[in-house]
Amino acid sequence: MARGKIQIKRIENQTNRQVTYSKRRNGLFKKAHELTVLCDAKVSIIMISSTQKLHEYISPSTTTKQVFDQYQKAVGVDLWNSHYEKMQVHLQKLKEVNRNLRKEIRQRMGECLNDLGYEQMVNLIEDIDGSLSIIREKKYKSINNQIETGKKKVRNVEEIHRNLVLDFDARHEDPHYGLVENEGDYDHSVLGFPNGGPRIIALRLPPNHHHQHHHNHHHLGLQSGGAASDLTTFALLE
Amino acid sequence: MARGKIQIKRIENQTNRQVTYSKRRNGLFKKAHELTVLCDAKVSIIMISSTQKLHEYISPSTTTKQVFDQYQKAVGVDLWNSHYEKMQVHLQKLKEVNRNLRKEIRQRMGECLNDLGYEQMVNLIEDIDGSLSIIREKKYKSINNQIETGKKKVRNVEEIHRNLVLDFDARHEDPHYGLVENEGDYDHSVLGFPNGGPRIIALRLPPNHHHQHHHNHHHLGLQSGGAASDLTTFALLE
DNA sequence: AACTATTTATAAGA
DNA sequence: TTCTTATAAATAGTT
Repeated sequence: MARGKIQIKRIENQTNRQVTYSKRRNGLFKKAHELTVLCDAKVSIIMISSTQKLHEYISPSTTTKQVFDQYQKAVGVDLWNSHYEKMQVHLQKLKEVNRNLRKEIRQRMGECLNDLGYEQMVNLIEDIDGSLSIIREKKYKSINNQIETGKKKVRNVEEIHRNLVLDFDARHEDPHYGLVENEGDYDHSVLGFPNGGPRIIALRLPPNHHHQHHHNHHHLGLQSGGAASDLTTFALLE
Repeated sequence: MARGKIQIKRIENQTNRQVTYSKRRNGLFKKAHELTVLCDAKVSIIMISSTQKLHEYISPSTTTKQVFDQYQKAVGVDLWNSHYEKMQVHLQKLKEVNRNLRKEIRQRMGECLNDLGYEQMVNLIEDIDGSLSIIREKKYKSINNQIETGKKKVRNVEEIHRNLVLDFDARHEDPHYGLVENEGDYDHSVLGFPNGGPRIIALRLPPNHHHQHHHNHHHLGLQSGGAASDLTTFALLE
C-alpha cells in the first residue's frame, strides 16, 4: 500500500512476513480501538501468528470471557460442552441411580407398587419382613444391653457401698486403719480392678455425681459377661 | 480520514454511528483477512455493536472454538472453570443425596443401625411396620382381584356350557334350529352381550383353546361387579 | 525503529 | 444501503 502495491498472498520471506505481521497487527488493533470508541462497540480480537505467538485486543469496557459468553449465546453453540461431556454422563448416571434408589425406598414404604408383579410383591414383603426381624432383634439387644449396664452399675454401687460400710466399721474399731499405706492418695481416687475381684484403693468419692452421664453411653458396644467393664468404672470415676 | 479529520470519540448521532460501524467493520474484517493471508496467521474477531448485534470474522483455516482453546491454553486462565465448578458442586450434591438414600435403604434393611439412637430405632420399626401393613394390604387386594377374575371366568364358562347344552338339546328336538338366521356366521363366531344377559349368537367354538392366554391378563384392571367384561369375553374368543 | 512514496480506508455528501 | 471523492491514514520498501 505504499512504495508499490502488493498481492494479497502469503509472504514467503520469513522476516518480511513477521515485520508485516507486526505492522499490520498494530494497525488492526488501532482500528479496532477506534471502532470501539467511535461506535461504542465491543471488540475482541485474538490473533495467532505463524510462529504460534498469540496476541489479543479487547475493548476496555469488557472482558474476553464476557464476549465469549455473548458469542456463545448468540451463536447458540455451547462451546463449553465438549469439555464436560464426561461429567455430563457422570451426572446423568448419578441422577439415574438416584431415581432408582428413591423408587426402591418408595416401594419399601408401600408406594409405587403398581409396577410390581405379584411375585415381586411377595418377595418384597418377605424381604421387608426379614429386615424388620433383624431390626427388632437389634433393638432387643440394645434394650438388653441397657438393662445389663444398669444392673452392673447397681451392683458396682452396692459393692462400693458395702465396702464403705465395712471400712467405716473398721475405722471405728481401729482409728489408724489405712493411714499407713494410703495417706497421700485419698484425694486422687482411682478405681481399678487389676486382677480378681474389685479392690477398693480409694474411698472418698466426690458427693452426688453418680447419676450423671448415664444417658451418653447408649451407643457403646457391650460385651456381655466380661469382667468389670470400662463403662462401669468410668461412670463412677466421672 | 477523509473529507476532514475526525476525533476518535463516541459518535453521538445514532445513524452516523451505525454507518461508521458498518463501514469500519468491513474495513477491519478486510484487514484481518489480508493479515491472515499475507502472514499465515489465524485471526478471530468478535464484535458487538452498541445495538447488541454480533459480527465475527474467523480465518478460513480455523474455527472460533480452536482459537478459544488456544487462547485459553496460552493465557493460562481457565475460562471454563466457573462452569466446571458449578457442575462439580452439582455432582457433589447428587453424591451426597445418593449416600443418604443408600443409608436409608440400608437402615430399612437392618444394616447400619449403630448410628441410630434407640428412639430412632423404635420409629424406624414403627415406620417399616406401617409400610409392611400397606404392602400386605395391597398384596391382599391383588390376590382378591385374581380370585374375582378367576370366579368370573368360571361363571362365564359355566354359562356358555349351559347354553351349549341347551342348544344341543334344542337341535336334537328340531334339526332345523338356528339354520335360518345364522347360517353364514357359523365359522366366524362372535360372542357379544349387547344388552342384558349373555346371548349366544355363534355356537361352534374352536376346540380346546379355552385355557390359553389366561395368564396374560393379570395386569388388567378389574371393575368388580360389572356386566360380562371384555376380559371374560376376550379369553374365550381368542 | 524511522522515513516516505504510494496505496488504502473512509467521512461526508449524494 | 451503495456510490463518489477529497482527504486522512496505513503501510511496503528502503534506510
